[in-house]
Amino acid sequence: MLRLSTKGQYGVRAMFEIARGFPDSPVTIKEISKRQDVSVAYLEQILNKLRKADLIMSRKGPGGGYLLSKRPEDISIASILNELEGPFAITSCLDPSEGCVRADRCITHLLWKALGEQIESYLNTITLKNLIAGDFSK
Amino acid sequence: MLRLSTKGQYGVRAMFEIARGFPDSPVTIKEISKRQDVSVAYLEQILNKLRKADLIMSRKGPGGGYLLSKRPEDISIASILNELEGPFAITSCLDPSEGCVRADRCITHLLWKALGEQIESYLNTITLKNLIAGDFSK
DNA sequence: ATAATAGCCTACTATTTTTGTCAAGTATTA
DNA sequence: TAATACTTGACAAAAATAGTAGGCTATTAT
Repeated sequence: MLRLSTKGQYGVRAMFEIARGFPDSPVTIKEISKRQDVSVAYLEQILNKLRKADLIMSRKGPGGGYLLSKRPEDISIASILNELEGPFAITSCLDPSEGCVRADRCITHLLWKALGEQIESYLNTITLKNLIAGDFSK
Repeated sequence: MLRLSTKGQYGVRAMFEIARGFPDSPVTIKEISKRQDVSVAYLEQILNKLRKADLIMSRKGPGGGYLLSKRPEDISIASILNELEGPFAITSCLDPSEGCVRADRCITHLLWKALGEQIESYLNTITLKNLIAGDFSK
């Protein structure tokens, strides 16, 4: 159905919350949970992936929380979704980890490839900063 | 994961086969099944939807099969997928049949809307004729 | 030190969606 | 009238999604 998973959606919304604390006020999961209405346990999974991808850093203990690893203008929506949704492969045969046996014979192969690239390049141009500013006309 | 379902994929490939018979040589499900390696029973479901959407016509009995309802250059990939995958709503809250209660508060709402429109407009520019010609550079 | 805070990690499960199959039709033509 | 071909609706296995639960580790303030 060409749908984004909730993980991808929540992930972007969580990053928006973390960006509020940029550059040096850690934002707790609890706070994100409250503001974005997503359970703490589920957010843990999501933020863990984003941390491993080095999009955010964490600080433990009292006063701790999450911080952006880079400036909001250097974090694209594509980079967030790439961690949470996997590569922009519109069909499974385009997933690098799977491979396609009939690419040469398949009339649609290049079409889906082009579509995936279209989507990725669009989301690459949009950063957290753009998102905050509501600036994504093109 | 932002994946196209097999229905959408098979549907486009089936339309490609039916286009081979344009303008007046009906193509049977059996033939499509053989050439595209998809079961007859599954194709029945798919072609049924496309017929109801008036993208193809059917002729029963011996010598029958499916025919395009319009010229290949007048059938876009978007129109095919729209029937098989539903509207280009990247999130469920953007699905016209569901609706969104937090659109105003939601920072990401417009982003997903813009992305959906981006995808749809791209696939609207690509027709069956383009697909056959392998012509979808932009 | 130690208690409280806050993130870390793994396993598990219910639900939904996807991906089909199957069976019993109806319509058309040679 | 027999063979061909599409039509329709119900059903089911498998995969993906959307979470929950519970115990663990690290840090800070007192």
